[in-house]
Amino acid sequence: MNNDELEVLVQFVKHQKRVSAGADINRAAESPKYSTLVLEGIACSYKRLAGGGRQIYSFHYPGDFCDLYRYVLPERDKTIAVQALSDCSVATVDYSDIEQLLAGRPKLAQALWRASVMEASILRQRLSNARRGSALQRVADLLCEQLARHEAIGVCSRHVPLSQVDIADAAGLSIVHVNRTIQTLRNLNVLGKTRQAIEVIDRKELGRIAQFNGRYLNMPQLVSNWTVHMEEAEK
Amino acid sequence: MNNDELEVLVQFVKHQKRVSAGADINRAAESPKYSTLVLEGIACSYKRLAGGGRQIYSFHYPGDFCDLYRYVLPERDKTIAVQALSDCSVATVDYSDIEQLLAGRPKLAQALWRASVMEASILRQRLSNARRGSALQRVADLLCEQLARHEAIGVCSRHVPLSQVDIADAAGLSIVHVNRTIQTLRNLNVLGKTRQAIEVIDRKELGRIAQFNGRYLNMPQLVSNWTVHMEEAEK
DNA sequence: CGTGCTGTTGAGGACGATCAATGACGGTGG
DNA sequence: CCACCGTCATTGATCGTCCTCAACAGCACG
Repeated sequence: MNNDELEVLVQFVKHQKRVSAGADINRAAESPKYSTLVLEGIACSYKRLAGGGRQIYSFHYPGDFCDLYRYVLPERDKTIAVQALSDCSVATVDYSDIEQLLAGRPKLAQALWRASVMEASILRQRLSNARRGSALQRVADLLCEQLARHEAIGVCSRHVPLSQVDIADAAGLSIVHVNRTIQTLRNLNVLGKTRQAIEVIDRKELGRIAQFNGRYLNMPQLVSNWTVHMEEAEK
Repeated sequence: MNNDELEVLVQFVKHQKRVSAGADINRAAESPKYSTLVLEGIACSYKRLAGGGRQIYSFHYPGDFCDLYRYVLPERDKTIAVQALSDCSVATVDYSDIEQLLAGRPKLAQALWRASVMEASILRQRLSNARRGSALQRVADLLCEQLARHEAIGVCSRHVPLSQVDIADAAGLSIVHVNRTIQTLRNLNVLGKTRQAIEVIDRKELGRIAQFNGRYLNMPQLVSNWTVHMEEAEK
């Protein structure tokens, strides 16, 4: 996707708004006529489970559409909602505008398609871990993914701004066990020892533990990267 | 996707061939210049694990492209391969042809996009089951998915033509435990007692056990259904 | 100063992995 | 036709990982 395509998209962004951490960006039952784009912060797609638990499916970073599947699938899965994990700033694009845009721009259409395929890639990876991997691997992999996606949008922080609860809900582990796993990682000098917030110290080792192969994530060129353009356009 | 779009696609199908059960349709390292379409039989996307194990990600039924992600992603994940689970008949479509086709046909492009989103949907569902949920739920859900997909292509058999090994590799369970789980299902009179092959007797109960909500699978109108047209076109 | 959320720690128990061995079946070659 | 082999299905026993319940500490919030 080149900048020309981008600029076009930017013109159709509407209704920018802020959402504070923990609040829902999309409720499960809603069927809005627009898609939502994350501009700032981190959001997640999740589903409420029978017991009240939360299953996190995917994370949405700045530059990601977080509910494009609703646009594509005629009968949406109405049980999936989107929640802000940190304070977020989001914008919306009307379906009708998307439709018009895609009509004459095969490259833009393919870019969005690609984003969906990437999401599937990440899901495959997570599924792979859900199975064979130990809790250590799963948590490590999750952290690697977060770092990779941070870098993809130009932020090279060693901080992972997720709570242990978030990690547990995404990895499919109990909070207690996530906590113990993180302590193990701390004892291995892979994570920092600060209680609040997770800080990655030895990233190489983290990748080794996770058997993380970032190749399935080749996002820098793909999904994100237009955030900057977005932000500029709004000023 | 309407029939007009279909007919166009059919014209570009090349190199039909047969693959016998257990053989690879795509090897992991290959980077072919075409995409493969399943015409008959059941295939799966899988990855070889360190210990020699096999992790099955998704199943491909007649009418599915099984490696379209290779076309969309510039840097493919070269560790995923496709294998025939039963005797299959497959055809290929060259990338160059796909490109030409999509250029002027936004609806066709969207149909393929939709297929990717659906695959992500299925992966989400499987992920959901991966760690939450007992082995009983996981196996039951897997069987429900197979039945649903069979129906999606017009086959209403109560037969699931997968071996227990296949189920184990897809559900992320050991073969031994899958076997015991299936026996439990048999004792609940949900599955037939024949040793060879799996026969679903009480489908309602199976769905209840799996807490299966087929709504995430709305494929009848989407992915498949063009198989019949394909077959006719080849004669 | 309570209330709530996140993080931490302990103990017990269940589920499923692993190892090992056997039976049933189909195919292949002698 | 039968012996041999490989794959799939089955069963038993042991063991480890991770869940559950329960309680408490730190911190931010009103």
